[in-house]
Amino acid sequence: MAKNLLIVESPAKAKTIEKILGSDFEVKSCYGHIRDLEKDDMGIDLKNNYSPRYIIPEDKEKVVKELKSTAKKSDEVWLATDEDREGEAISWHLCEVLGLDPKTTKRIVFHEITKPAIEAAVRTPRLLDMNLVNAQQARRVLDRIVGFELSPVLWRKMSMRNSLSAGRVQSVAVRLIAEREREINAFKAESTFKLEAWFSAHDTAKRPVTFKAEGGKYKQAQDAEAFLKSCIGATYTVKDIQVKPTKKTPSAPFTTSTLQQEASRKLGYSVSKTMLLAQKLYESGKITYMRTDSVNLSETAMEDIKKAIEKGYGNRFIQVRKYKNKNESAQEAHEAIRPTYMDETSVDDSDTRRLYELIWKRTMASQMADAELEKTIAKIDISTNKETLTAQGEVLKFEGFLKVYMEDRDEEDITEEDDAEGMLPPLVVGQEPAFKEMKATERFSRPSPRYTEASLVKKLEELGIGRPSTYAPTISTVQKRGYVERRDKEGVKRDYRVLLLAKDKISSETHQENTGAEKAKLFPTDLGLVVTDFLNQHFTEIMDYGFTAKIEGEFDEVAGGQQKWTKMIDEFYNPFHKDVENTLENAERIKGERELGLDPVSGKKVVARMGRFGPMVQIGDVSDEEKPRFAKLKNTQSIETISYDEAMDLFRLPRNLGQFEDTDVVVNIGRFGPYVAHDKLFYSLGKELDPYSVTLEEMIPLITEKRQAKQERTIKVFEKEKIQLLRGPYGPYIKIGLRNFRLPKEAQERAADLTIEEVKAFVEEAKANPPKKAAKSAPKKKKA
DNA sequence: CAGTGAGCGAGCTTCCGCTTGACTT
Repeated sequence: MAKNLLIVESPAKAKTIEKILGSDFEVKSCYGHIRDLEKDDMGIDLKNNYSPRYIIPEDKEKVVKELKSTAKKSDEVWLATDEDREGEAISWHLCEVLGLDPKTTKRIVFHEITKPAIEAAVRTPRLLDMNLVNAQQARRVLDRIVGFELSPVLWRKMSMRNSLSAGRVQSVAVRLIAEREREINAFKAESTFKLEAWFSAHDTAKRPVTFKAEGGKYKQAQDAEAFLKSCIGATYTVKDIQVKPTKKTPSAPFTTSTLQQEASRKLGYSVSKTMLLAQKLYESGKITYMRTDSVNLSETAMEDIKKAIEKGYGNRFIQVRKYKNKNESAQEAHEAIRPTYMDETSVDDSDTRRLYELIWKRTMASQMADAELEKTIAKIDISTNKETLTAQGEVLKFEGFLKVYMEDRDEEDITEEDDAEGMLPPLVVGQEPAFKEMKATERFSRPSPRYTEASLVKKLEELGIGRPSTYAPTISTVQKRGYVERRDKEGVKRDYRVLLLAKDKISSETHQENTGAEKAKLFPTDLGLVVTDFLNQHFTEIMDYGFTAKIEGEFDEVAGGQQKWTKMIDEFYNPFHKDVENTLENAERIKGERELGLDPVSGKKVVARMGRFGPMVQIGDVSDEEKPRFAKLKNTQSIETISYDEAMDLFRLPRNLGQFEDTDVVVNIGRFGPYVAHDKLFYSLGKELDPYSVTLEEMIPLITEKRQAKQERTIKVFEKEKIQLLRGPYGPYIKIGLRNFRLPKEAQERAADLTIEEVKAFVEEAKANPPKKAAKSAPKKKKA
């Protein structure tokens, strides 16, 4: 047994550090936080200075037990959790749980897992910083209060059956998406006519080439046409040529958020997929820690990268760079994300290869020379008027970092000018290039694009909201709660005009383009919109984009010892809690109601609103004598944008198509999409069939086909006991009502011959040994 | 699997941030 026990947060780190420190140290991991606030009564004693009640969560009991026994056998325990607020708190919890004295226990920190860094840390231990620990307690307590007081307000004021939630981070994330959606809905596209002319000249090899020059923009078609007219019969002369050297600089190495963004743009990965793959690479020792906000590279890594660049591309491509974090909220407990060894240019595993190579290239590029370009701008005079045309070209003089890597841009950061850069033939002043044609093309302005998962992470990071370890979970939470959906949107066709001047004649054409199409974007649901409105109205401070930044400033004061954490929380809690009570008492239930018009048949009001089961349209009122009519909104529709006609269309279901085999065939949309009901059985309508227009003739083959498929799935039915033996994707299984039970392997082969007694025994057996997952989520006992 | 839609009120839900497994109805 080693005489020293050193505790870190991550087990992969523990392994590496143990190798570095040798036999004097046993290095163990505590797997992150080992204690958390109890859930009953918020786990906070509000009347007693916000005193927190901590417990060891069930899934941490094993780790804690092991740490306790190892600590007991060791002479000395060293705390080496991450150097940030959370890490300091973890160390303090370790003291509390392992019975260590915070006034004497050695606390060490390092920002990189390298031999010199760790050895230096061990030489200079310090003590626990209780101010920093208290800043973390303030953060934890505030988040618990906000989450556990706000969520129940939603339960009371919303008539939805699912478990709603609100919190400092998630509610603001939803707000961003809701506001972007409304911005897009309110957007009015404006069109301008953009002028472009094409000329021919000769390149250096005397081959004819075509190049493009741009002119001005015109708001009105007639102005553009007038300009084209004025150019009839003109000659064009190169008046001025400017050649400017420019350069491009590489981006900093990856942090969690920039990795998520680039993997989304270049590889199309969701943030959770990126994190899953990165975790695999980290655990197999291929990359450094993947949850980081630091762009820093260790000295040893810089040396390694330099060598790799020299070997691969030569000295000229090296440019050593130190990157600084732009983000004030960064806590920089780790390095940037980089390969552990640069001479491994790829990995064997096909799952993780593309992500690894992305990280490798970005890391290389970050220490490489600027790319050098030459930009040429030629001005071309028109003999018949005073306007000039501009031709631009760009030539790469020295590749530099572009040899390995170029960062992609988000849709919203791309400007029109960016795609204008191509090659220009050599031109001289006074030259008269041959005119081919000139076009004025109608172009429409575009609204901001909807967020992708990754661009939302970028925005949250800019606002200082959330941490590298929570970006992916936050995005899945807002989707799980039904506030946000990730989906595609089909574009709509739009006409645009093109005016053409060629061979001294002007002609006009109309073309079509697709606009507004989006892929894998985040859309707010009606639920997300109404909840956001409600929170905005009653809890303005929490929903403010600057709220996190503001309280971070106060946490910093606590960490600096200028303020007591309980006082800070008290100042927050008193007004906040008043708002909660006031809202519970006075706020109306959340309905999100919107009036659409009157029903021509009954003359009653048609409204769109939130119901118990989601967004719907309603004709009439519950207080009317006659019951109101209801219809569910389609997935793509929204309370805010649905038109009167679209709403009335929804009442065309259910449709009775007529009879087949003497029973009605009825089409409707249910919980699982469009279906047809016939003879007490239900069949899903495929995507290609529209419930509003299908005919009886189209339905009959579907019914007979599905009926047969259902029969083939059935192995045996015990009519009396209402037990079925069915063939599923995982093999035969037992079905009783809505519940499924597994069949033991040996019984699966002879499923058709099983007796009712045998089946009943298997059901009992399955009930007695439920799958482990079910056992884990079993209801916990509650105190009386 | 394929209904429902108000309000009452059992007894449930819920936060953010640290970390990995165990898990395949």
